[in-house]
Amino acid sequence: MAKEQYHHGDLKNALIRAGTELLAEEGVTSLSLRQVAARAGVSHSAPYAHFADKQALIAAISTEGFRRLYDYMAEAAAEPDPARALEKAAWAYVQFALDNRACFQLMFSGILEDGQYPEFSAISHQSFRQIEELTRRCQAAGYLRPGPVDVAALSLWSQVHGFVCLYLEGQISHTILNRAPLRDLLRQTLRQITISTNPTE
Amino acid sequence: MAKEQYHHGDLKNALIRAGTELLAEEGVTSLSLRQVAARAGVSHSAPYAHFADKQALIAAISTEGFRRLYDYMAEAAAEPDPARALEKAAWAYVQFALDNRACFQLMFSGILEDGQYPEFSAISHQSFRQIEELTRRCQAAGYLRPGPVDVAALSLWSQVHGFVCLYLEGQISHTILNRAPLRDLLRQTLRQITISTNPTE
DNA sequence: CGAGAAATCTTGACACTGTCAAGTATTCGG
DNA sequence: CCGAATACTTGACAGTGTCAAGATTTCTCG
Repeated sequence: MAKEQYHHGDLKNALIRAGTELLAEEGVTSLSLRQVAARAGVSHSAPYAHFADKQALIAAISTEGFRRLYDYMAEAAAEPDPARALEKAAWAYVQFALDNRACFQLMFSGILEDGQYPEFSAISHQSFRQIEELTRRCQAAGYLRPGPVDVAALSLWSQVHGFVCLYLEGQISHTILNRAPLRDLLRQTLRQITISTNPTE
Repeated sequence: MAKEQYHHGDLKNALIRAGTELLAEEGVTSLSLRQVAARAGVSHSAPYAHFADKQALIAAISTEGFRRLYDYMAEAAAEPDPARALEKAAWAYVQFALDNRACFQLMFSGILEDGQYPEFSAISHQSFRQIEELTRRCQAAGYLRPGPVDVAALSLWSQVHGFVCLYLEGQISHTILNRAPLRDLLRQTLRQITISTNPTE
């Protein structure tokens, strides 16, 4: 049996998908359980067979979002050159946030409790290990300062995460944004933290 | 006339205050217009005499939050030594976020439209100029790399903002958090971006 | 195979929410 | 002092999350 085969078939995942769509279309404030249920073609309290409450659905949507974010970055980090991989991965992070604005906001909106959703914690830790691995490579190549890899990775992540948060918030002044495309701005921002080995381009 | 003197006296500010309190006590999801009104001692639609809708109240609360954040940082930036001032200001930013978790989340939750709330934009720009000024001082003292001050300031802000966002989100692993107090971790994170002039302590 | 158990889904209800329309009380301008 | 503007109340409406009770389908296992 691939999945269940009850009335609907695979309602749980259908709800996650419907929720993700609705999130992208309507924004984070308009995400209601009842609309999600309606879009999946079931009655308004059918979701309670699969999710304890609305938060549990949100956790599932966020978890799925983290998985997609992981894939974005994994593809970027496949680049052999560490310096380029770092820059690509950072840009992938930003791109994910732009392509999935509402979902990204939800993932980092601080709604989820600590260890309440194991799958969420798992993919979240996995993502951090991904950043650490990239950091290790960059340190080895002399592209990042030496030091504890977890702190360096956190520093890097903070930088990129803060950057995209501020951008989504509209907090980056137009003066700056009009001067260069966002990717260049990200590059310049990263350059504050990296060691210029070969200042190409 | 200091303020209005109608039935209530100064309902507008009372609502902002009540909202801020409720936010701190109940969290960002439980903030309802009706509860705010009740706490201020008026009926459930009295707020509509002063705010167009719930978002307008949220904008006012966020604006007030930004003002408090500005004060936090202004006090820290009064420190004469640029390096110390930077470190103090960064810590002040983190402290504000910890002391006003829900308010901080609200301020940066991406709910507010672009130029829809002029006062919010004003204090927001003022805050950025504050960071720029600090950045200028640090660049002059050789504590930050030279370059366009707005980009350097953005980089700095991104770093600290991302750091505290990830912390509030519970995204910083316990392995790291258990090793040292948060302030030290912030310092180490900042050290990735600064130039160690005198590696005291 | 088939009956009881479990899972899935529907219907209906409840309290709560944001918002608006209509009405009432208070204060202000001339 | 009176009309008008402002501040506030009451009542209503649609929409929300959640739960209880019932109906329907699938699973379990004797």
